[in-house]
Amino acid sequence: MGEGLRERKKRETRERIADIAMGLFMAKGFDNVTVAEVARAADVSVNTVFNYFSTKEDLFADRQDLAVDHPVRVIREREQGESAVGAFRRDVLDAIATRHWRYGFNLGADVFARIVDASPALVARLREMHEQREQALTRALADELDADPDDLRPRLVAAHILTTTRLLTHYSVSRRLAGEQWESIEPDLRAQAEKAFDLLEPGLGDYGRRR
Amino acid sequence: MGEGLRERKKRETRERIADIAMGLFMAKGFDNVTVAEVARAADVSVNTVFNYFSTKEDLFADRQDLAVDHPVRVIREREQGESAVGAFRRDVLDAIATRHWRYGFNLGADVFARIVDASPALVARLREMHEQREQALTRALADELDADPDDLRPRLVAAHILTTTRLLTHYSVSRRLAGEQWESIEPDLRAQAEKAFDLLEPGLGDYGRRR
DNA sequence: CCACAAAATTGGCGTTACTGCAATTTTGGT
DNA sequence: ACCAAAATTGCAGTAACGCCAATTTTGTGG
Repeated sequence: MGEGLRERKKRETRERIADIAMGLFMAKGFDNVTVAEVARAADVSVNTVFNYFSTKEDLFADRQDLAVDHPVRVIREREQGESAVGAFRRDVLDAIATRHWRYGFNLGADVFARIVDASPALVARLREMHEQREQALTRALADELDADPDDLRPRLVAAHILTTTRLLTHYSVSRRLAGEQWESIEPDLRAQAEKAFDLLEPGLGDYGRRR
Repeated sequence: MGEGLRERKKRETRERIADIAMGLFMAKGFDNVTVAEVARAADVSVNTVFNYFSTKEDLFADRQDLAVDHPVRVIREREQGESAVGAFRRDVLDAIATRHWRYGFNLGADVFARIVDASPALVARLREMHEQREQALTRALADELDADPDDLRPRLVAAHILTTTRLLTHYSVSRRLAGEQWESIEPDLRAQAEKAFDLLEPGLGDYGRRR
């Protein structure tokens, strides 16, 4: 019974609306598309759109939201003897090597970036997602090391690490937006990543080391 | 002729509107006050309110915005032989000692915090201000050390420092919201501040040291 | 295959932030 | 007292949402 017919159709409708919306956003920019327009294009009522997505921004985010949990996984699945900073250094370098999208190192990331940059509402959404990641990672760190709730270190470590990944993403995306090819960005990006984590290592290097 | 009569009346009107708005926000919460309500209370038209403040959030921010430039001043006015991290450590500890509002260590900061926390729009505004501070501080650091624009370090240093101050503010405010007295918070806050900057010191300790 | 209850979709109406513009009032200086 | 500029206002409109009742669609038990 894995997925009833009803659930499947709901999922399909949801995806259809999101896809059509994304198409319009890419063509005209987020702020130049009204929800009514999306509804018309998807052949549903405005109310139905809001049934599936509680805000217009959710129409854009949808998939992106998956990435919120990723930092938590990186911590949970870190290797023996690996510190928190070390785990992220490895994960980021791996993402660069494989051009994985989880930090925006994939092809086509600049397309999304352009849309987001042009819309204050989406920029705000991005910041919100960053904070959610921070809180999730903070909890994960505090759990693993059962720190008492008064300890600021988990928060600080989480925030510093995510700041680092955020700025590395920004670095790569902005060179992308300037028209550069990935091949010319990659070596610099790799070097910047190493340097960025080197800044944290001496202070936070032992935090969360798994024995 | 320092300030014409016209300018003065404009400033007075602006302040009157902001004051009345703040009063309503404190009494009913940001989201439960409409701009029309503010306009009525201030005995002006809605359009006039929007003449002075381009968004409803600006009605609340107004003064708060002053604090955006503060980190830049801390860097510019740092002492001989003092690093960027060192300057902020000193500034934060000083703010704690004098209960200055610049990091939210003043009396009554919890009143504002309560209003902000209850309103998603204001929380978003706060995040935006944080990013403005980050960009301003990044520029100040890059200027002073004439780093080439491809260097991520000014960005990283600025972000890490402001992350630290942001979390220290959050620490103090949340204990405040839990009903604690400043006297019982202060010693812990001081200790947390030292520990927080100690995390950064080994990695960033020499950055921006003034000779 | 058919009726029926649950779920999905819709229409309609209301609220609120915010914009643009044209009309009107206020104001500082001559 | 008059005039041009500036401030204020009214009016009409747009778009994102919320609420609710009416209606259509759909899976399922008889």
